[in-house]
Amino acid sequence: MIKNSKKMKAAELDEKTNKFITLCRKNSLKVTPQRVEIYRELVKTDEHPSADMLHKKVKKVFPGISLDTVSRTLLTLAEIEAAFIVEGSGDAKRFDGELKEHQHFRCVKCGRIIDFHYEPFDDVKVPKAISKKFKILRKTVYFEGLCDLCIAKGKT
Amino acid sequence: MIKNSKKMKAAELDEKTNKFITLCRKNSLKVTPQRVEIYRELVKTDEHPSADMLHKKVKKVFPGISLDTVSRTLLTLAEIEAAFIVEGSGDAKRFDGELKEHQHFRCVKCGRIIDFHYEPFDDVKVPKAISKKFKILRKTVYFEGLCDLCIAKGKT
DNA sequence: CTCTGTGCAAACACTTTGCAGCTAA
DNA sequence: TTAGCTGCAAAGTGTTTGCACAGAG
Repeated sequence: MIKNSKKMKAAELDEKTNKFITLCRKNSLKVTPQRVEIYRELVKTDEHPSADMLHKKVKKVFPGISLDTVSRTLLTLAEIEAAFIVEGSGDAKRFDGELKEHQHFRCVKCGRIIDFHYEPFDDVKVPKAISKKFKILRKTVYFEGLCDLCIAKGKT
Repeated sequence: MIKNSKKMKAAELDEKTNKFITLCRKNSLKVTPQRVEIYRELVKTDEHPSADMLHKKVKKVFPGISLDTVSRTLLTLAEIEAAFIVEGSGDAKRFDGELKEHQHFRCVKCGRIIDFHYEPFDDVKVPKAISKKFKILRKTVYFEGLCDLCIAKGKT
C-alpha cells in the first residue's frame, strides 16, 4: 500500500534509461549526459525532489552543473511526459474561505482554481494502512487540466 | 455541480463576519479592522486568491495596508481554521518520475510527499459536468496531514 | 496599560530569462 | 555544420523576519 523506499535494480534503471533516450530522439531532443543523469536521478528516487534537491544529487556526478540546467531539464521532462509535476506544487499559496466540503479543479495553464462539488467525492475512504501511519487532516479529489477559457484561447 | 460565481447576500456575509469575530475572540486574537476586512474579502470571492490578489482588493478599503499584513493574516486565518490553504499550493515545484498510477500523501509540516497506491482510487470518475467544460489531464486522490516522523517529533 | 498587530524594509528562496560558447547529431 | 543545450549572471516573484509604533482589550 504505502510503497517501500525504492530500491531499483540496475537492470530496471537501464531499461528506463533506454526508453528515455528513445523518447528524447522521438521529440528531437539531444541526448546529453547531463540530461540523462538528471533523468536517472529522478527515476531512482521516490522523494519527489524539487529542482534544487535534484541539483544536489546530480552535482555528485557533474560537479559543474548549474541549477538552471536542472530546472530547465525537468520542465522539458514534464513536456515530453517522462515525468510530471506533482499536483498543485509550484505556485503561490492560494487561500479558500469556503469551509463546506467541495473539490477543486485547477487549470495548469492559467492557474485558475475552480470549485465543484460532487457528493460521492465527499466521502473518500482513507485506507487503513494510511490512517494507521499518518494523521490525515484533509482528503480530497483533485483534477488538473485546461479550463474552458484556456481551451477557447488555444483554438485561435 | 460547478459552482456559479458567488453572489453572497449581505446578510450571509454579516453572519459569517460575526462568527469570525467570535472565533477570533476564542483564540484571543484582536479584532482589527484590517483583519476583518481581509476575512470578508476572502469569503466574498471564490477565486482562491493568493495573498497578493487579496492585497489588491483590501487596498481599496485600506489604501495603506501592506502585503505582509495580508500574508500574515491569511496564515493566521488558516491556523484558526477560518480558511485553509488550497492543497499543495505554496511550495517549490516537485517532480515525479514514477508514471504508474499512484496517489500522494503530503505532510503539511515537513513537506514530504509520500506515494501510496490504493487501486480503487485509480479509477476516479470525472463527473460529466466537469468533463464537458474542461479538458482533464490528471485526476487523483490527495491526502494531507502529518507524517509519521512529524507525529513522533511533535510528541516530544 | 499591556500586548498583539501593523507597516516598513531587508533578507530569502525559488524561478525565469538572455546571452555566449559548447556539443550531439 | 548547426540547432539545440549548458553555464553564468541578473532580474523577477513571492515569502519571511525584525523592529518600532499604533491600537484593541
